[in-house]
Amino acid sequence: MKLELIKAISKHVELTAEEQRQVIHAFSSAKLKRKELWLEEGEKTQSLAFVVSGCLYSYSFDSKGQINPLQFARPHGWVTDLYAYLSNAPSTLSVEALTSSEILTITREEQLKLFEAVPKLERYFRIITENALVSSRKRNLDLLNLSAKERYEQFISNYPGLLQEVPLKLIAKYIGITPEFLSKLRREG
Amino acid sequence: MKLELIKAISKHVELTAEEQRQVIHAFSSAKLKRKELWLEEGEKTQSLAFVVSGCLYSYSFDSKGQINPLQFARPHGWVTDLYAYLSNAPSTLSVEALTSSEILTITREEQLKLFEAVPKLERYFRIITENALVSSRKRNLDLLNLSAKERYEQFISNYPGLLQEVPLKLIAKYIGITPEFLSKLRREG
DNA sequence: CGAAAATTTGACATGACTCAACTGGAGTGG
DNA sequence: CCACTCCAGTTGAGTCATGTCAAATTTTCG
Repeated sequence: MKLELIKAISKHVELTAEEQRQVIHAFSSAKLKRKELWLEEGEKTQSLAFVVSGCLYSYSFDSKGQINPLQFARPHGWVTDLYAYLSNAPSTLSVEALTSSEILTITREEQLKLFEAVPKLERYFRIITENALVSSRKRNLDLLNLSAKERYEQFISNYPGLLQEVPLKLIAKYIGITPEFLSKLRREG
Repeated sequence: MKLELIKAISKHVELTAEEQRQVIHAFSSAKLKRKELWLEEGEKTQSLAFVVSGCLYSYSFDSKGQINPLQFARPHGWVTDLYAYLSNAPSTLSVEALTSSEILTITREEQLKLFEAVPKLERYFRIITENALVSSRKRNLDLLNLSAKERYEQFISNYPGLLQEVPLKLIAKYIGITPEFLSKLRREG
C-alpha cells in the first residue's frame, strides 16, 4: 500500500530506489472504519495523512455546534489541520473517515527529517501545496460569486461520486447553505 | 531595493553570499504608478511579483463585468495569477497597483532555473505557499460562517491600514457584499 | 472650477434561513 | 421478522439579511 504513495510522488519528482526506501520508512500505515476519527479537535499530534483508499474529511464546529466540513480527501489526497500541523498549535479541526479507509501518516518531525534526507521532497510538497492553494482560491471565488444552486452544481462536478458517499447535510454545509434549502434546490432540479 | 527580497527570504532560509547574488540576479525590478496594470487578463507572461513597497491587488471580472478583487499584496508579499503562472495558461486575472509601488519580478522559467541553482529556495517557496494556503482556507471558513458585518470587521483587523488605500467598493466586493450594503454597515457602526 | 467617480440614502425585492412538522429508510433488540 | 427508534431528508409558512435600482451627495483630481 505504500507503493501508492511512491506512485503519487512520482507524478511530480523522480525518486531513486534509495530515496523511495527512505520515504516509505518515514510513513506509518493505518486503517480506519467508517465514522472513525483520525484527528480530534484539541489534540496536538502534528501528523499528516495521505489517503490510499476510502475517503476522509476534515471539519470544525460552527458557532451553533454544527459540523462544518472543510475538506474532503480522497485517494492520493492529503489531509490534516494544516495550521496546527505547521505551527504545533492544538488542532481546531477533526478528521473523520467517511468510509473505511487506508491511510499513511507522517509526523511533522519525521517530515522535516525527511526533507533533509531527500531534498527533492521539498519540491513535491511545494507543488502539491501550490495546487491546493489554486483550488482554495478558486473556492473563495465560487463562494463569492456563485448562487447556492451554482455552488451545488459546481460541487457535483468537482467531486463526482462524492454525492453517494457523503450525507447531504454535510454537502449543504460545505457549500454554505442549510440542508433544507439544498433539499429545495434538488427538487427543482 | 533587492535587499528587501533577501531580507524576506532570510526569515525562512539562510542564504550564502553567493546564493544571494544568484537570487538577486534572477529578479528584475520595476516601478508602477497608481492604477498602472502589471498583469492583464488574457496575457501569457508567467511572471511572479514580489512587492517591495506600495500595494497591488489582483482581480477578475464577475458575471456582470464588475471588478472582483482576489488578493491584496503589500510589502514582502507575492502576487500573480497563480494558476496561469504554474500552468502557462493565459491569465484570467489582472494585477494593478493601488498606490505607486516598487516590485521585483521573476519569470517562471527563471524561477525554475533558480530552484536548480539554489535548492533552498524550494523550501522558502514551500513555506510561503503553505502559509498562503492556511490563510486562504481561513478565508473560506470566514466566508461560510461570518455575517457581512463580521467579515468587514475581520477585514479591518486582517489588513490594518488598507482601509485608507483601497476604495470601499473594492473592499465590499472582496468581502462579498455590495457597496451599498457596506455603506449601511458602516453607518450603523 | 468642473467632470467623473466614489459613497450614501431610501424604497422595494428576493434568496436563503428558521422552525416545526412530517416521511421514510437503516439499524437494533426482542 | 416485526416493532421501535433514530436520524437523514423533505415540506411549508413566515422572516430576515442582503441585494437591486435610482437618485442624491460628497470626494477626487485633471
